[in-house]
Amino acid sequence: MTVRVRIAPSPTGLLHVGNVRSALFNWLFARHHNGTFVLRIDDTDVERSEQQYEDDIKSGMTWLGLDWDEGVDVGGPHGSYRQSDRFDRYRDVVDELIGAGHAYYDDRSPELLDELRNKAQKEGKHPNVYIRRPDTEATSGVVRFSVPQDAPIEFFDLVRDEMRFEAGVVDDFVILRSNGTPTYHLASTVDDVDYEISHVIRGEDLLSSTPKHILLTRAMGADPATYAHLPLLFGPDGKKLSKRHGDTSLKAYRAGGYLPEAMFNYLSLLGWSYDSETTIFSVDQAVERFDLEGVSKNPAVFDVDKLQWMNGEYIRAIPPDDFAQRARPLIEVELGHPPTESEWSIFVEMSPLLQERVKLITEVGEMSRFLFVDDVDFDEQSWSKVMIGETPVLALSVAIRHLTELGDWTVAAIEAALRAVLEETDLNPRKGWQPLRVAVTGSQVSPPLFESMAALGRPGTLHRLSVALNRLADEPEG
RNA sequence: GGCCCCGUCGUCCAGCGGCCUAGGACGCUGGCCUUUCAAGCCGGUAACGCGGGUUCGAAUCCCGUCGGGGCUGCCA
Repeated sequence: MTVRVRIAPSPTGLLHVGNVRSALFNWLFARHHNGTFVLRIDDTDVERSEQQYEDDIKSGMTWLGLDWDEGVDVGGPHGSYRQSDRFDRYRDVVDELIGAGHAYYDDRSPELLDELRNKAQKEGKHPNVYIRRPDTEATSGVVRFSVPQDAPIEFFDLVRDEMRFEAGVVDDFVILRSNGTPTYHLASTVDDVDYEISHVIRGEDLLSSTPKHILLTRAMGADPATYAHLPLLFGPDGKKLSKRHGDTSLKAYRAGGYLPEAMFNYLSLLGWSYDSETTIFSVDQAVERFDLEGVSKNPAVFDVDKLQWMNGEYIRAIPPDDFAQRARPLIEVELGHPPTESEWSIFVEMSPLLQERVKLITEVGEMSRFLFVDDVDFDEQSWSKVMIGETPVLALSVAIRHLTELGDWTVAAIEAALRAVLEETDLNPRKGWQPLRVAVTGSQVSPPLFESMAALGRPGTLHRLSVALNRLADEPEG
């Protein structure tokens, strides 16, 4: 079996995770069967198509690792993979269809068509039963495909098995707009035929359009592809995933600190499973096992919590050096300039501790902020919760003394000194150390204290401890 | 309204007639570990929409019903 599949997003908006999931399944199917994965740009809607969105599509696909064998930029044996370059070809097909009696011009007014639809609806019939070839021949307007009314349309869907649409339920749909541009149905079908697409794998929202595509294909004298309709992605409210559910563009997740590996893994689990036990698996493993037989029929809710958990898993699995490198841009943003050698070595020292704690790579910036400022901004909630009573002053001053006298400034030495503070003050770790944590990192939630102090260095640490002590002294009440 | 699809824990997925007193994961939750937070480890919570069949036996097959969704455009 020669597998040729495609994804044909339209550049009318940012690449949507729903489309990405379809792209992913197509890609997995192609790779599993050693087939060809095609990226086509469906820009038949000239009004709304924009170059920036095409760029977003390509960079998103590349980021996720969905490389295409044929298509825009990489080319291929079928000429242009941008539909706006192929309007002449679509025109030719339209002319042939008209010539063969499969299509006709229709210049009826929108009002009249509305009337016909309403009439059908009132009679409880298919909404478009009356939208058929009129008796009087037109020579301008839109071109409609003339749907044969005598036979049901049947096809086998790889996900949904036998599909059957009764005769008469498909309207004479528009294939060429009055401005001469092709509609989606036409362009997509012509391309699938011309590019010899073997399997059309797409969202279930196109399931009821499939009869149109099959009819068109046959009218062109070609054999229809094998179809597979994927379950839709829902938002938490059980409706088709859309902007009102928050971020739906791949770009937003990319910018939000998600790793492509995690996104890939998570998306592949929406409607498919590796086996009954495994949740985390590699791209290669997915390719090896993927098959459309195993695709679920039910819609899937896009669960950001699970994605985030998975992202954390992937972050922790990165080799420590790689993690630091991947976090480097965030540090640069945090600093406002490329890190100096000493700033970088401070970060690299702390990096493994941060790696364990973040779920999103973007959290690294905020979490390491305290390492790079002269004076920390105290998180007021932490301050007011921890710096109460007499003990913080005691803990801070005793700690300052012990740390000042300390010989080596190492994690182990710092720990010993701080344990001595507890001994001397008779405070428990919570009482004795949390004030130090707030003083040094600005927050009661932070990376481990000894390591933070070690990375910060003695002068920085002592400075912060005294700043906090001074602030306590200035406060009328503890 | 019409056509089409779908219906297992809150969510994603396993289950394709007996292995199911329904399994894994996220979430939620109890505990352990512990310098906070994470991470990790151990435990718990929670589902076959409903009603009929078929069968010795149904989450698995059939019918109905209810529920959800998609489409119904000169958008894709």
